[in-house]
Amino acid sequence: MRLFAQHGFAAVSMRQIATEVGVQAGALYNYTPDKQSLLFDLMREHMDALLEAWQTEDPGGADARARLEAFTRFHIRFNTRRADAVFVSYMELRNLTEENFAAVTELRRVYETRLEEILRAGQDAGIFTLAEPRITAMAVIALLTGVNTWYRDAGRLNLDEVETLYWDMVRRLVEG
Amino acid sequence: MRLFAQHGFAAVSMRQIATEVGVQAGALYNYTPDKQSLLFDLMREHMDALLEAWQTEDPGGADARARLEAFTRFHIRFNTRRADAVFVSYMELRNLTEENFAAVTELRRVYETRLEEILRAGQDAGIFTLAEPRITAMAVIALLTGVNTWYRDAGRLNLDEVETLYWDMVRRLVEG
DNA sequence: TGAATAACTGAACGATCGTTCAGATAAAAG
DNA sequence: CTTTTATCTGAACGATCGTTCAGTTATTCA
Repeated sequence: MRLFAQHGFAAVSMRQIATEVGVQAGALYNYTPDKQSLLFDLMREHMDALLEAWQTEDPGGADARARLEAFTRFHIRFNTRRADAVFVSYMELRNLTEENFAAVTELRRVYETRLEEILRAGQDAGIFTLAEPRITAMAVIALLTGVNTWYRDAGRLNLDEVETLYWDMVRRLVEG
Repeated sequence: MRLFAQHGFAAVSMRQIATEVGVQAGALYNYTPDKQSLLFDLMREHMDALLEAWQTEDPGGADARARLEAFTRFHIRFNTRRADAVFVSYMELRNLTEENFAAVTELRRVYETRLEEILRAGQDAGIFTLAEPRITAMAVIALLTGVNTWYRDAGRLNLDEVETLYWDMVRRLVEG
């Protein structure tokens, strides 16, 4: 995943990957039928981990506002810790076969829907005001994922401070 | 640019590019010293066009709120019309040499600063409330660029409607 | 310990890569 | 029309690509 993130899928050879894990290139084929499947498996595992982690953290019973804050903090924390996987899972979609692409895209859609449902719940409860919940969900995810472009562990702000800043932005965005 | 966006820089051969423009691969070297420079030129031209287009559209004298709305609408319109260039200019940064990377990154920084200055002006005028103008600027750009992941010309909403939806989100985000 | 299985090596396959360049062809200049 | 310049072709270069596989080495199991 790190090599794919650093150089791009097509630019990384099976020999480079093999060197990285201390074997010859041929040995990799005991673990993957081909390079494409290797990419797909990495991406699917990342998306599965994302959905499962959120399932665990989602305070389902709570009010929409608390759930949205939980989502905001979760998304930032999860994605900054897995920057390589996030980058690859977005950028290398084009290198997947049609059906593999569809599978990963579907998982992404499910994740967006998790957020959308929180937004709709908040709207029904009268605490959020949203013209287009689906679009707002995608906008919020884009906003939050953007942290990855600048956040560094050694930076001025720690992760908790960043989460708080972004939660403030998300809150304004949905409360109007 | 289209080929790089569709398949990735490393996955596109000089022969493919040559075929696309109706010559043999060797002829390309009358126009670029190598493949890397070709990528860099495409990216720099895109960033130059972005900065120049905003310079033209920025209603500099107006109040911060009007300028921010103009920025929001401009960014969405410009970037959706150049989706390939936007994608490549973000994703293929890793395939640039160190100095070419620095050059493109600097142009991106300048663009972010254009927005940051609007935000600071609004804060000084007492119409925006922002804890971290720089981070807000990057967050807004990420939010707006996210339109590219889902917007299609043939979709339910036309570009003007999308702009209006996003301007509403941006406005809430900065006005608190 | 010995047999069975799993894992890995090292070489090889045809294909394709970016790039170069001598020679052919087209366009511009005088 | 002739010369000069710009542009392009087509072949070639060494390098590297993903993948296969017979043979070797390591591990597991009885």
